[in-house]
Amino acid sequence: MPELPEVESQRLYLLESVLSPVGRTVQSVRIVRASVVDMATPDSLVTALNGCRLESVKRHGKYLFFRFSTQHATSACWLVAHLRMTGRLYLTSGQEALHRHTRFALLFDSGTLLRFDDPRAFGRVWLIGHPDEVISRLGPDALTVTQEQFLSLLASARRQLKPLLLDQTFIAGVGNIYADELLFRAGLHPLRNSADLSLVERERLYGSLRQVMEEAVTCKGANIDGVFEAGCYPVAVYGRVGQSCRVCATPLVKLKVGQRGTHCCPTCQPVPVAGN
DNA sequence: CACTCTACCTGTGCGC
DNA sequence: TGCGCACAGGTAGAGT
Repeated sequence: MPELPEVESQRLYLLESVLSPVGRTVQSVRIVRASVVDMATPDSLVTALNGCRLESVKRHGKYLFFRFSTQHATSACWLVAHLRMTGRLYLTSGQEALHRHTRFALLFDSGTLLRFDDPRAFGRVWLIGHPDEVISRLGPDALTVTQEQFLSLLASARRQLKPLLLDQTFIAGVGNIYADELLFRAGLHPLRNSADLSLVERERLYGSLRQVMEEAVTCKGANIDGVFEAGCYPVAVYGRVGQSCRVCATPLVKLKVGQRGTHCCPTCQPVPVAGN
């Protein structure tokens, strides 16, 4: 499931591929499944993008923002994409057929086809006037948040750490895999309450967040069996229930926190006790 | 405000 | 072999 590192990896792929559509003009728009276009009138997306030039691709948290210039060149419109759990972007030659799970595609004048594939069809695309319309509802990006920002946000929260990290209005980009990974790195139990952390623990949480995000981006994402095979980030706890902790060899456990599968080491991440 | 639950989807992997 | 079913997870929205 794409989280910040995987989404960033997709963004760099779009920019750096020899088939990169940046600077190219949209020749045609294919909406294969109307429900992936999160707009009242999906066809209006076709009308809006046809003939527009792709200027850049930005990211905030797990959201991708494609800046398109209009024919008039006086204004721009932005295509937002969220990959949710199983969405993925591919660049191919326009000659190639669509994939079974292609939900949406843009054909550029260079012959490049940008495909939005998504087996589960949870992913969405839609048009906005400016990225701030989306970003204003999100917390700071997990890759670039400063310690000052993070500690300030943490000071006004009073919640279990796992759901807090997954809350995109708190911090943008952390999903279920990296939440478990960074809590393990920080040596903090997912059920600990943010309000009960010492200053040292708060700083350790921030350091772990930044470390895990940067390492995972460098690795182009995680390497989870059959889930996201593209990257090489070696997970320490996610999906390793029953296997031994790489630090202390204790068997890792899996629990449910806020309806979400949560993996941790019972030794490295002590269970919170009353008054702690 | 913190939390819980549900809906949205479909591929996977299990038990029988 | 094949069926049924629980499960996985990001987000929005409703309910406690």
